[in-house]
Amino acid sequence: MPSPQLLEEYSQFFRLLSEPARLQLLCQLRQGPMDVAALIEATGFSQSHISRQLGQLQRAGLVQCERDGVRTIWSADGELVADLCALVQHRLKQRLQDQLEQLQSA
Amino acid sequence: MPSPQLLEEYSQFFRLLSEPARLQLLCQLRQGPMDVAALIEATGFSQSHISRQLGQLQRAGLVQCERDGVRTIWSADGELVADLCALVQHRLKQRLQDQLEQLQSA
DNA sequence: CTGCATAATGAGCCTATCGTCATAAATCAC
DNA sequence: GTGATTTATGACGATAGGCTCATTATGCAG
Repeated sequence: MPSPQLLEEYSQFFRLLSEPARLQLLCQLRQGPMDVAALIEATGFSQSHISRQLGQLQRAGLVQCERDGVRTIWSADGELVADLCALVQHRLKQRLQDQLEQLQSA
Repeated sequence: MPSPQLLEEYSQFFRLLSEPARLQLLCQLRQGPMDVAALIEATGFSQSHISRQLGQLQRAGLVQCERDGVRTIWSADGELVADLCALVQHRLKQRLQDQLEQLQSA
């Protein structure tokens, strides 16, 4: 059993991924570094909203930023999020297949 | 890029793990099947709270229940949650090591 | 059928957080 | 310096969800 502190850290991490907007920003940044204007264009979110979510992801070390003049270039490195999503995707697929078999056998 | 629907499903899944109570219940049930009374004893949560959280986990297919007379025996199978936590743990460790090196080189 | 125990659910309070509006800070062009 | 552009942040309304109290449903003992 993980300690209460560890459980807390795990859940805080998963909470970051529990918001579609943040997940989308992470996936978008995995395509390559981009500034906030590009993220607005890509996602349709407001500038304020994007900035806040990026702030949360940055505090968790999931994204980094680098200033280029007046712009801020954001980037996400590592494969952690992709790996996590792959595991979940596998589970979702498996679950749907199970449900399908249940229907077919009925 | 995952589709909006897929992003939504991912984040809904991660949301389940974003609550320490649910994560603790999942970890506890991985030790072996138990009824609600045992979960109350093990976690200290209220009966109502446990029942609600188990309901959410059940709808996602993360736990199953089996009635034994007046009791309900809950169980969690699969290694998905453990795998996800292992990935996150690795990340947390790596992050702390990086911060440690930063401090030592300063 | 009447109690008794276990688990699930409806109603409601309360906190956290999303998302927006407006503003401030920072940087460049002039 | 002024103004324009880009991003970050304070304030705030709205909403979601945790958690509890009380109640209900279900099964067993007598």
